[in-house]
Amino acid sequence: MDKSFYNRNPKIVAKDLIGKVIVRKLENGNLLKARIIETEAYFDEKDPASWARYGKRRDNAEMWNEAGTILVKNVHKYFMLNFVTEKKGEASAVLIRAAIPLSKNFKGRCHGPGLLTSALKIDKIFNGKSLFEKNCGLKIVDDGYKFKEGEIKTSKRIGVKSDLNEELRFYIKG
DNA sequence: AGGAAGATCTACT
DNA sequence: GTAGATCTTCCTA
Repeated sequence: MDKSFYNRNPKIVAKDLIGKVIVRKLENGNLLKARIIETEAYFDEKDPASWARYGKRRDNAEMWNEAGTILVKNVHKYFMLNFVTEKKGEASAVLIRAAIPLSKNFKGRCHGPGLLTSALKIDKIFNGKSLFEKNCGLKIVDDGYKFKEGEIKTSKRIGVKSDLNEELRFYIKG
């Protein structure tokens, strides 16, 4: 998928990322693959649940970067994997919350944003890189798999104190 | 349900 | 330079 996929409203991107495959290439050449089954959309300063609400800081600055930028933010012990959406100068991103491991050699589950990055060996060094950089070790591909329309559910975002009056979480039932 | 985890920012000295 | 507040996931009751 090219930049135009990410250069849209994060709510649309979040929904369209469901079913896509994360491909993580390790330094030793091994591939770890996982199908995305849960995402959340985050907007700019006006979104009370978005990291952008603090204004630009060292750890969230990439939210204002161009579409397809990788944003890795750490929350205590864990890393959160996000993809920046919309054009440069507008803060928005999609948080990847869960995935189904597809590789046989996969160790660990991806049943939460912190666990997912741990299983895929994604850490802060990815922050600020672009999904379109060659050999960045991380990309998203569309393998043609489609969930049925009724399988994709929506809800309010998880772990959020003050949410917008909108359902910005997308996930696969069960 | 409650508790533990580390980086970052602010406000002080 | 340092002390304190803040932030959210994940694990174990």
